[in-house]
Amino acid sequence: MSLRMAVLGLLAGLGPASGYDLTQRFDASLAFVWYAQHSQIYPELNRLAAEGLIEVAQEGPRGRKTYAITPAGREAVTRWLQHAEPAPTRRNEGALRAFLLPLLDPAEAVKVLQREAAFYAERVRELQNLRGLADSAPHRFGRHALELGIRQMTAIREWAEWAAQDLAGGTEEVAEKTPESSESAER
Amino acid sequence: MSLRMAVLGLLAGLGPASGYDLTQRFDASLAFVWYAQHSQIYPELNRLAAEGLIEVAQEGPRGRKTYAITPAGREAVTRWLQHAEPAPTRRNEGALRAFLLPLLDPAEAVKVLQREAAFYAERVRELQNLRGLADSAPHRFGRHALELGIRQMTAIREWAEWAAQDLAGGTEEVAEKTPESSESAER
DNA sequence: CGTATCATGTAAGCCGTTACATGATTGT
DNA sequence: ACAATCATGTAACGGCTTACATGATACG
Repeated sequence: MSLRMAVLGLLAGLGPASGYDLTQRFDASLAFVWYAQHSQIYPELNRLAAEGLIEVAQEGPRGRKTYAITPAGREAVTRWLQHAEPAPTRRNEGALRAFLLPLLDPAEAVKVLQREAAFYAERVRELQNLRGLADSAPHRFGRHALELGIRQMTAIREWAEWAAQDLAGGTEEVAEKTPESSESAER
Repeated sequence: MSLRMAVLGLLAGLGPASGYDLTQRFDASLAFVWYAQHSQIYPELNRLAAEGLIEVAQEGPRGRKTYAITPAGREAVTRWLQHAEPAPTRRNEGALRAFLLPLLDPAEAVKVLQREAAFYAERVRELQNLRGLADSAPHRFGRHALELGIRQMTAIREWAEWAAQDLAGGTEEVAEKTPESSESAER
């Protein structure tokens, strides 16, 4: 369902496009939101056209077919936006690792969490950069999504920092085997 | 990969269990983290046993087989925890809707966002409740994951509120800012 | 004796990934 | 002429969902 909506949405928001163009739009605008390859996009375009939600607006060189959204397609996407009920993801690899983290020695877990925090700090920086340049058309289109991404990744970063401190604090109170572990748990 | 790690992790952290038990553990402990049905779990158990990462520890009535993790299995899961690199989800239906939201009239979009905010506020309340009762063994095991869930859902709730105001505020006001870090998951 | 729960599986079908495959046009 | 890029597909395979299927035991 979501792939179709992503395709319809890109056609509705940014205008007619070929499968090739859409592949690039997915990559440029939707990369962190709904990832898709051309091998998924082309068949989906054919299905959407067969169902009348999009139509071939132009044919160009090299067999290029430019698709445009139809009124039916536009209605499908707006209805979906209004009526789809929010559902938190039920599969989250990061959260799974968080859940299983107590299986590691605290010192090891802290290291993992620090790497995680650093990773997400970097991601947040990247997205904030994008926000700076956000006056180009495709970015303006995704302004709210960008903001959501920043907030979600910031939340993960903060969690990782909290959890690392939580674990480090826990180890200090317990008798320690190695003198280095207090060092690695600092911060 | 993650399904196996979830199974191995549950066996490592909460002790030996049958497929039936594991189905319930997934449901009770891992519901918001890594969802799985028995139809996925049983075949995975057979594969894991074939590879020597788990073994049948006991056979009971009704064909019940209790599995225990092996040293090889324990190593596999701890190695995964240490070496898996963090990767933000590349498919997020909520973020996709956020991205496409400008396709709606602002008034409609605001309604959607308010429903979203209410939904996540409720979810956060549920999880905070769990945190209150969190001294039972399975919950203690997932304490960090619970905290992560609360923070992530709070971030979404706050985003939805921000976006709703942003849209309601309309075209004249341009200045808005994102809090660098919100005191979302306070205890 | 019947119902709920325990307990384990299989099958069809969809969605997504990776790799394979082909050819046209543009630019150097 | 050659490479890069434009452009569209198909196929094999794996993971997940839903539904089908079966039978044993406990308990009231």
